[in-house]
Amino acid sequence: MSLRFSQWHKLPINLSELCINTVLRCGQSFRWQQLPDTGEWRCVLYGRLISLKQDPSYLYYRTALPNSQTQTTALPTPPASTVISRSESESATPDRDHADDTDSDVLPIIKHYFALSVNLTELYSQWSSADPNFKKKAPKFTGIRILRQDAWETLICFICSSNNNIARISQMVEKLCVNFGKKIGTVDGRAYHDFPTPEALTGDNVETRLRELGFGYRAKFIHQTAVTVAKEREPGWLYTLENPESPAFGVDPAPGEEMCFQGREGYRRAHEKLLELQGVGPKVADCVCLMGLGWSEAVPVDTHVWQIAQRDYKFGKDRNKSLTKATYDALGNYFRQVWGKEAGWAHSVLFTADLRAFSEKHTTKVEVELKEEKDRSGQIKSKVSTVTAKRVLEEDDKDAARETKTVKKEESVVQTVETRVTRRRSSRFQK
DNA sequence: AGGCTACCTGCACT
DNA sequence: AAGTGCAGGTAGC
Repeated sequence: MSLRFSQWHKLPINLSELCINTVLRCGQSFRWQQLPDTGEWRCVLYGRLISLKQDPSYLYYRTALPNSQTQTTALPTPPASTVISRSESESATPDRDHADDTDSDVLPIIKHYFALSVNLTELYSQWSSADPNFKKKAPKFTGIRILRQDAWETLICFICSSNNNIARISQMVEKLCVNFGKKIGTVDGRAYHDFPTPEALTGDNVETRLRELGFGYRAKFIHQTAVTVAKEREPGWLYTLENPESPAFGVDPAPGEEMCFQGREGYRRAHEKLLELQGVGPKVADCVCLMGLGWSEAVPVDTHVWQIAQRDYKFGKDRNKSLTKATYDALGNYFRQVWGKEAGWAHSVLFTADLRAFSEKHTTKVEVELKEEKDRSGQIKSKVSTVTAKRVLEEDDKDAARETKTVKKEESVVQTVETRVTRRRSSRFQK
């Protein structure tokens, strides 16, 4: 089905409250694609193709609708299994007899997905007053919030993430959608698919197909987890693990429990239950708790966070020099004591600040030196420029020697005197 | 309990 | 230009 976009709508929001250019590529979701020229982001959420862009004052959004007036779209269906947690009479799906309705009902999806009811600026100031390191690092990384994603999608995406890099995770998730997800429609000849249901990944040949698609040993985990969720658990089981205060899209929030430094009871139960799934260890379970189940206190500890803990929080200096299960738990408890109920949100800010693609210390300052060679008549015979790249070190290391390296010679044209390029860009960020 | 190793693949870097 | 190490871990000893 051919789709066309509605006109842009806008929502007033400050970049300190939300920065989509950071949030959509810091490794929370692996599905958003940025268009090369316009900087526009696109993704299918709950069966709806959504397009976003942002300036300092507004978040702009639009959705794709059927091209033909006579065609009617299917209702946006929340994950089938969430329906069980509410009665049919209180379905949150709005009436969609008119095109205007199909257009406007995207706003609730966006507000839910970005958890816009949470005041991020307030949280940043709380974390800053409680933690000097956060106060130091955070100002360069504002507007980073935790996305409220679908639990099933989050689970599978983070099973893919193990021992893997963001670029390849994104490739794999795209393959999942294209090969096993429902096709939503095409825009400008490009097809868009939704994320596959658990049932779609339970087939006997799924593991083989996934291996052929390059999933490696994760193929087995994905298939096995799909079988477990779809056939060996009650319908909607995954969604019973959600934080009632932050439920799936379309479900009304309910009061929750009190927080303690080990995390709320519901969080600990969810974490424990997720560990029963194949390919889910403590880190993946925490990612699902945080981003897919609404447990804001979950702190996923990966290699980055472990390094941050050692470097900035004096962890691992004494006994626990390796990341054992005991150390893992101790770290989560420690960060929850420092940052409080939204520890996972705070962790995400520091994690992003440490990601190669965002980190200052891995960017390179390019300096261009131009030499002209002229012949006897004064005509320019050739231009030779030397481009030197200086790795910009962190502010702490300003006095340290700068690493200088010649990267390119004999440029015919000099375009900029100072350009910032990212070292070792992953393919995802190119173009 | 802590400490190994194997596991798939692609790509940046040497 | 071929070779190596690593990327937001997990399972199984």
